[in-house]
Amino acid sequence: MATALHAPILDWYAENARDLPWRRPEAGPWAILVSEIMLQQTPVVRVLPVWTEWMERWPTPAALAAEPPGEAVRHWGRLGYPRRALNLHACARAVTSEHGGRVPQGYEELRRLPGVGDYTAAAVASFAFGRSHAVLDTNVRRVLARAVRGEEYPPKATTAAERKLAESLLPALDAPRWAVAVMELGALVCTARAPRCADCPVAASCAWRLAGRPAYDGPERRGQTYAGTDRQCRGRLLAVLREAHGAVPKAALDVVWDDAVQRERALDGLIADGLAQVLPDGAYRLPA
DNA sequence: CACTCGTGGGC
DNA sequence: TGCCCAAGAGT
Repeated sequence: MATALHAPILDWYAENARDLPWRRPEAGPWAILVSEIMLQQTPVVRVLPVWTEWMERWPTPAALAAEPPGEAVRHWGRLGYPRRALNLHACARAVTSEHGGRVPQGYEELRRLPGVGDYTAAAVASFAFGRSHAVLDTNVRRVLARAVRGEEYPPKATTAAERKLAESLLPALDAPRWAVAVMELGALVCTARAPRCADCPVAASCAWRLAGRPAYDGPERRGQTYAGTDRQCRGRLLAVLREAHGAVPKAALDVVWDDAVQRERALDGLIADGLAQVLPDGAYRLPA
């Protein structure tokens, strides 16, 4: 469907798109899948160097699948949410063993890969294979909330109404370009904190701007605390394992977190998640 | 569904 | 300076 939004946003994208390596024609499905998982909850500028290193080191799913999972975790560096590294490694092995070494093209098959949810399956099907899907990431949801619904922020969880709206906006031609254009607008102009409406190609028809940019009026948007949490503790512990090539004695982990109860809980969590292993001598390492 | 899961930078 | 957010997924 063509609306007052399509042409302005597509034209704006043609002029303002960032030159990101996973958007170039030579980027294949594997490169795109890796980028999408790295980009989950993670800014582009931090993904760029890690993605580049991964693509040089593991240009194909088979190359990564041949490694132990710990190598994926090690080269994840400080991207955050390191279970994504395990997910990508598991994707590589699934693609290699079940899909002949090629990333599957269909949404349903993609969706079954570890770490591939609704967004990532739609994004890969769209960007790597040219399929038409509603690609609902945080940027798209925010742009539609403002431009169409007239609200500053979308609901906390994606609703059926949002999905229906996004699907109703799918163009007959080149849905992938539409998807990436809306995402880019949300990332560069229609940002969460300080939207740059003066630079927005759809400012004239934006329901939220026309309503005077009313402040968010929904349920509390709870911020994430971090200092002192298990997440911070897990991060510290895993950093030690990443930086040590090989096994580390438990004492090397004990020194990075004072609270022993929390430290043990976090360590157990890392092991349960497959991010760490205990050796018979009591030393720890990344999963082999 | 609410909660967990890292990390760093911008405002 | 702290708070908020960033191409979400799994449970």
